[in-house]
Amino acid sequence: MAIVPMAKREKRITIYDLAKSLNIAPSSVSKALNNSHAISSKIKKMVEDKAKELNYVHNTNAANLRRGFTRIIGVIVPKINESFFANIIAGIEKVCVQHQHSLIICQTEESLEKEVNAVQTLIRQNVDCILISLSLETQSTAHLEEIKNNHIHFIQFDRISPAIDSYTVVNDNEAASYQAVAHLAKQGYQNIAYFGGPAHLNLYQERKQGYKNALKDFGLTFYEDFVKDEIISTASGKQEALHLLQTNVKPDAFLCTSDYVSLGVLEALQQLNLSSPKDVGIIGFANEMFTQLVQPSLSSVNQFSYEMGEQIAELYFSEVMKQKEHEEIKTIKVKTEIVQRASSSR
Amino acid sequence: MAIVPMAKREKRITIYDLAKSLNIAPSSVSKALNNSHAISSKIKKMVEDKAKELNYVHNTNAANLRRGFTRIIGVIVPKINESFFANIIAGIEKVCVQHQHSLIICQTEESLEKEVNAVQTLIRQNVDCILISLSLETQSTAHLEEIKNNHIHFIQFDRISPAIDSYTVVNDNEAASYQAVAHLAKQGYQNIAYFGGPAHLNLYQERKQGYKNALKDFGLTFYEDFVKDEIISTASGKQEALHLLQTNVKPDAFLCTSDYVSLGVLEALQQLNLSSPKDVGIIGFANEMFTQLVQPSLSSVNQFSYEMGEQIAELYFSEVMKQKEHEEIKTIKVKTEIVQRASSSR
DNA sequence: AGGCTATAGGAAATCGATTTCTAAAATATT
DNA sequence: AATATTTTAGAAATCGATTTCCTATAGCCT
Repeated sequence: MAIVPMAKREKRITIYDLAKSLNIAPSSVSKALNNSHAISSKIKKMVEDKAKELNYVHNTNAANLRRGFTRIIGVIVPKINESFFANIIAGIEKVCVQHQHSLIICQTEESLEKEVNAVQTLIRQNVDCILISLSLETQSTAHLEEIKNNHIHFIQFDRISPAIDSYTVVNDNEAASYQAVAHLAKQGYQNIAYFGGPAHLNLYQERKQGYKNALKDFGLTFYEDFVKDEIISTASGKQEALHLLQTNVKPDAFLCTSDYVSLGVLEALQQLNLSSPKDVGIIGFANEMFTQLVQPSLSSVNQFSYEMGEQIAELYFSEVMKQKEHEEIKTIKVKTEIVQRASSSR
Repeated sequence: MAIVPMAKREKRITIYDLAKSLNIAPSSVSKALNNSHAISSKIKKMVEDKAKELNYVHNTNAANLRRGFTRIIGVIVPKINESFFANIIAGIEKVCVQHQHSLIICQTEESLEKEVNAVQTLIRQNVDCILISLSLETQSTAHLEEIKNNHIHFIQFDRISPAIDSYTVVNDNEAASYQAVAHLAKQGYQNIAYFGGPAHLNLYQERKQGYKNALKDFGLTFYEDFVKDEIISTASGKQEALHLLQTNVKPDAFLCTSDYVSLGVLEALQQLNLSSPKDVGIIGFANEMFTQLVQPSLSSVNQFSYEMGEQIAELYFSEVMKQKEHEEIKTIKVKTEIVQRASSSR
């Protein structure tokens, strides 16, 4: 799409205008507005009054150029309107406002190409830091290296690539998954299936590992056929559940790495006239709003997404921004919590 | 909170570096990179190759300062993580990317103070346009006037103030509300209550008006007591429904201006051992995901939020940006649709 | 009083692009 | 072949702040 040129806006009052009308130097105006100790309070007052009078507005662009940083943070997520990410963004925003920073948001719609473009845009915008959760497609990391090459801080969260060294904020996915299976086991389920996402993502590897570990620890059989790696939608969850529930050795419980998948499993049960929790246990991930509203209500792993957003931003302000030399690069694990509801309680 | 100073980033390659290493003028480099017709394709190629070789990155900040506009659009919403707004933002983002624009997002958390600050920040950031949906608290519009004073375009959407002249994008709330009541009436409900939001917001005035008009047109009685203006949460919906359903003249249906309120009404019914749709009809607004998942499923007015986002952005690019002189200021009405589900079907 | 330090304010360079104006070179015209 | 025209490239100003360096004055000390 062509970029339409824009007309220049009408001129605003600048520090030069203030300087002239007060008969002082522009540099003094700048210092006064920045509350520099090298300016008397008399002049500060003069400048502030005049600034108000003439409706002066600070031009962040000019300041950014001169200073070399922007107090803008770029966020890249797969989908802005998935509640998990929307909550994270909301949490990030809250903390950023406290620190007088602004937020540029990009969504990749799970496309690597859009992710690469988003990174490019943010680098060009001179953001101070990029917070990113990778798209499902992303397997290469050249664009992430670019962030480093341009000396921009960055933090990966949730869907991260271990191939690149960076601060990260994630749930303890392995533990969460382990606990979910443990919970199912304690409720007496024996044949537990795992419906996960693409195995090239760390996130899903860990959840699968937690699942496997728990099976072993609780003496449950591991069926290769019960493990599926590309189930990330309601539709695919339903389809795969329908399939598995009509084989000889059937699962009696499902660990789904998304509540939407849980929903699909539930639909499958209804279609097969099975009931949850009696015949089949279900537990999902994310603790979406709807999990407590469906019949039966769906158990889920609460990932504390809003808090995760806050922690991501706080990590930036408390550590990353300060560029501590030789500081070791941190991984923050955000707590999770099994929310036990009807679908896994028998 | 104190603003911590930041270290300046390491220097990047600039057009001056490219110019020097090619033995041409910086201005020529700029023109080459901007594909100006005043530069030969030979030099363009040279410059592009060298730019790639040296990993040149365009500094948007410098360009913005010089050009006087930024290709950045500011969005202000009450809550980023309410699905209605999250969808709108996602729609806006999609269209903005097509037009090579970036998005700065601010949330007000329904606070006027935060809204005013957000506007200030965006003006200082030199955004080309501000897209805003007002907080519940907002009754004054001085900050919106500021946007105009600084010659920044702006578009109000959903929650707008008619007190200030601007482009607007809204649902046809009156019609939507009218149709919802009409639908309830056709299903045989006679005593329809209205649960709306603060009456100082246009949005809710219109929905109330549509409700009243429909009552009249369908020959239904208007009960002053059935009209409530401060019901915007599940809790308040439940509470008020409990109250009304235990009076002498009870409503047999509820028009709620939010699905969350519908949910509260549903809870009230369960508590009172009433059932929907048999005893009481319910219809809400926004067509939230969960409305199709609860039992009984909840009827709702689909507001096409994602499409609304797209239309807002498209309005900007097709009309507002071009600053057509004496163009009349437009209001776009986004279609709505009654989604009939169990809660209103008897 | 003389000299020294601290302080306040100003001059000028700077950030990195864009853009206007000018001039040289290439091409076209008669 | 001489002149007119068009192209192409460069010089320099500009956007609006910040920041460094410098100077003049006020305040301090013995």
